[in-house]
Order: sequence, then structure tokens, then C-alpha cells
Amino acid sequence: MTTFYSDIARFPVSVDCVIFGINEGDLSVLLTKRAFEPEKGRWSLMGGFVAPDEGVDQAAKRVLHDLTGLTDIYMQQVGTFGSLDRDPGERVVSVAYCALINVDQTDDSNLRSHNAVWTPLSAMPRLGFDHEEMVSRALQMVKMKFSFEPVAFKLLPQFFTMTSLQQLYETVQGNSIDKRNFRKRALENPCIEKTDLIDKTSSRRGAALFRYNATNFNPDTFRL
Amino acid sequence: MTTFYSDIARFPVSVDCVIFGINEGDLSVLLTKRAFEPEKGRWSLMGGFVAPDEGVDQAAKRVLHDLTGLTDIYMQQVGTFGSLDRDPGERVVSVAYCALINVDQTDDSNLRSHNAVWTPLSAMPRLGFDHEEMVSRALQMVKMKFSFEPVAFKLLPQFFTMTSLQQLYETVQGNSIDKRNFRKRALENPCIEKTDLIDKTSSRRGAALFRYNATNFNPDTFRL
DNA sequence: TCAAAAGTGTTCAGGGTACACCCATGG
DNA sequence: CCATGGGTGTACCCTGAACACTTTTGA
Repeated sequence: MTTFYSDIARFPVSVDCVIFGINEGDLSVLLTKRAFEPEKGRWSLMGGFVAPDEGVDQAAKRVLHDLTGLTDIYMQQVGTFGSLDRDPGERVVSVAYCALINVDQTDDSNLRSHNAVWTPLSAMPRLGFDHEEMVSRALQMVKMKFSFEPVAFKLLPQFFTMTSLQQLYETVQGNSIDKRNFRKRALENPCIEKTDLIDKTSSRRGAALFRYNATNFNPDTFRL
Repeated sequence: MTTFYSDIARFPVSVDCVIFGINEGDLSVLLTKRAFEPEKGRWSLMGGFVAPDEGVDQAAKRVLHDLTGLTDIYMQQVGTFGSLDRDPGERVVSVAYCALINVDQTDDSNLRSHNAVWTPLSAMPRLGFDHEEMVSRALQMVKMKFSFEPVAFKLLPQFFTMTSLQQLYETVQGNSIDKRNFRKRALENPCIEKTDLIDKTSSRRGAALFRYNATNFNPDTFRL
């Protein structure tokens, strides 16, 4: 390859992943306790450097995959953080990504070997670098999308009850929602399908299980 | 400074600016004809490389300032483009920014010396690199913000008529708006203030000039 | 006097919100 | 039989959309 650019600075480029999941009913983020300098011993997001033979988005998927074992995960760029002093080790430009995953599908032993822990948003420790800013920006982005895009289902198992879906919306949006209004709105979306399955774990009566069907998703009418 | 990271790749990081303005009534973008390889002779966004002693956001402001002479300009990150092959010259990671400026305030001679031209969105040529994607993403972002944030005023002169404000909204949103409804909504926002000034250039009767007053801006109620 | 843009209220419908009771079942 | 969560319909209000005529003044 011919190189046209000379005399210009080059920087390490990293990706940092804000990974959201519902753990024990709480909206949580995967955090790791750093095993290396800089910021050794502090909690931080899972990240990694972009390699010469991979795109930046690709690097984010690799980091997520190494940590969780998951592939084909929806990831969204949150933003790029490029202040001079954001990394005390060296000047690094970092691209933050946000992922929404179903906690049940993660490989627990893998998480343990990376010192990764699901941490409820309500009990977040201080994070190293500018990772708190990344988390809050990612959260804000998720909140915005929740009403107009079917992102909630990425956090839930394939089959879920209306109550669990509603609780998820209440958690993320931080308010309480009227049950009847919520169910009415939900069922207006053809992509939310009732199945014949019944969940008996949460009540004596049993609750119908629903499923998200992407085939019936209509981006113009979806609303929740 | 101690360096903790070794054996990792380093890349040139660039910024590219999608600069919107209203030129002769058209929503336009500042494009330049590239004077250097790669992609010499093609139209592209104005960009530059991030220097070792400046933050990424700072670099974007510098590029904008060099081109337009403007300072203190609202710039918003659009996203980071990091595909392997996005730049034929060398692998470059680029952060796209979006700026909204008032065309009247730009230094025309400066623009000329940079081969920069205001180009209506309706007559965009093909752009080099992945700049078309950057423009469309930036435009989408502006459209989203237009209703809920007072960004329109960044494109207009300090004093403006209701009609010009409405035309701007119609242009950006791509629809036509009822005059009475628009004016009613506009005046519900205390940050839009009527002045005693009258513009006689656009009609025999003369139109009242309004002003955006940031002091009275309320982020929770603003709507247009 | 006429052309051209400025300015001004009301009506109606649809969507969103508030609200309370019966059902099914396991223990 | 009772405690627990599941499931259902209606009334009202308010916001957003549709709609037409008068005013001013320079040429």
C-alpha cells in the first residue's frame, strides 16, 4: 500500500464496551476490576485496542465476544472520547460502544476469568478513566431508543411475560406505568406475539409467555 | 510520561466536518475540492489530522476555524468511522462532526483559498471516502434535534422573521407547515422573542423581526 | 388600486392518561 | 379458602391538525 500521509501523529485507538443486562431484576453493567496498569485495581469497562487488521466496530465485537462468548450482538456506537488526558498511561483515543444482552446467555466461567461482574446501575462504584461518562451517555441513548425501537427484547429471554416486559420498561424509564395502558400499547405492536406457553414460576395462576417476532416488526408504527 | 502500552498498533486519527448552512435559501454543506492525494480532485468534507497536543473535539474546532474563521461554534460528534479500507491512502480512523453556522458570518476569501463551496443538499456531487455516509448521518441527526432543541437559530442571523424560521423548518423537515400552527407553537417558547425591529426587504408591509434569547430557553418545554 | 407577504382563532378528532375489579391457582 | 399475581374496558382531557380571511404598503 502506498502511504500518502507522513509527519502526522499516530495514536492507539481503543474500544470500550458498555454492556447492559438485566441481572436479578436489576438493570446492570458488566464491569471488570483492572488487572493491569494504568488504573490497576479500579473498576472499569471492558475494553481493548484496535488491531491493524480489524475495523473499529469489529474490535468492539471482538472484545464483547472474548468476554461473554456471544456473537451476533447488537452494538451501537456511543461516541468517541479523545481528550488529551483521558488515559493516564498514554494518549489513547477511545470509541465507546453500547451492547444489550440477555444475561442468561453469557458464559459465567468466562466472566469470572476476566474479573467481570454484573453491577446494578444503582450500586455503581467509581470507574477509572472517563468510563462513568461513557456509561451515562450509553444509558441516555438506551433510554431514548426504548420507546421507539424494539431494543428491550435484546435484554429479555426469548419468551417473557407481560409483567417482566413492563418491569423492564419501568426500570429503564424510571417511572411506574399503568398495567392496562401498557398491555394495550404492547399488543398494538404485531411484533409482540402471544404464545401458548405459560410461565408458572411467578404466580399460582400462571402468566402467558410472549415472544418478539422480528418478521412482524414495523419501524414506522412501533411504540411502547 | 510513563508509557504502559507497548506492542499495540497506532493509527492516524482525523476529523471530518459536516458544516451546514443556509445559502441562498438552500440547506447547504461546505465541500472542498481536494488539492492533494489521495482522492485528489474529488469533492469531500473538510478534514484534518488530530495533532498530539490537542483533543479530538479541539481538532474539529481547529479545522472549522481554519476554514471559516469562526470560533465558539456548536459542534456535535456524528460518529466514528473506522473501517479498514475507508481511506485508500492509509488506514485512518476518522471522527465526523457536525456544525451549524450562519453563512453570513463566514469569511468568503478564506473559503475561496480552501477551494470550499457551499453546495445545496439537493445538488450534492459524489464525495470521496465515506463522506456521503457522514453527511447523511449528520443530516439525520440534525433532523432529529430540530424539533426538540433550539438548533435552528444557529443557522439564522441574530434577527429573523417568522417566515424565514418557518421556511427553515420546512426545508429541514421536508414538509410544509401550516403558518398559524407554526407561529402559535413558536410563540409558546419564551426563548423566541419579538423585537421592535422590522424587516422591509421581504415584503411591502414589513415583517417583525424575532430573536432567540438563550436566557429564556427551557430544555424541558422547548418544542417546535 | 392591486399584488404580495404578514398576521391572526376556532373547531374537531384521536391518542394518551387515569382509574378498579374479577380470575385462576397452589398451598 | 385465601393470598398472590394475571388479566381486562371505559371515560375524559388535552394536544395536534385542519382551515380562510383581513391588513399593510410600495409600486
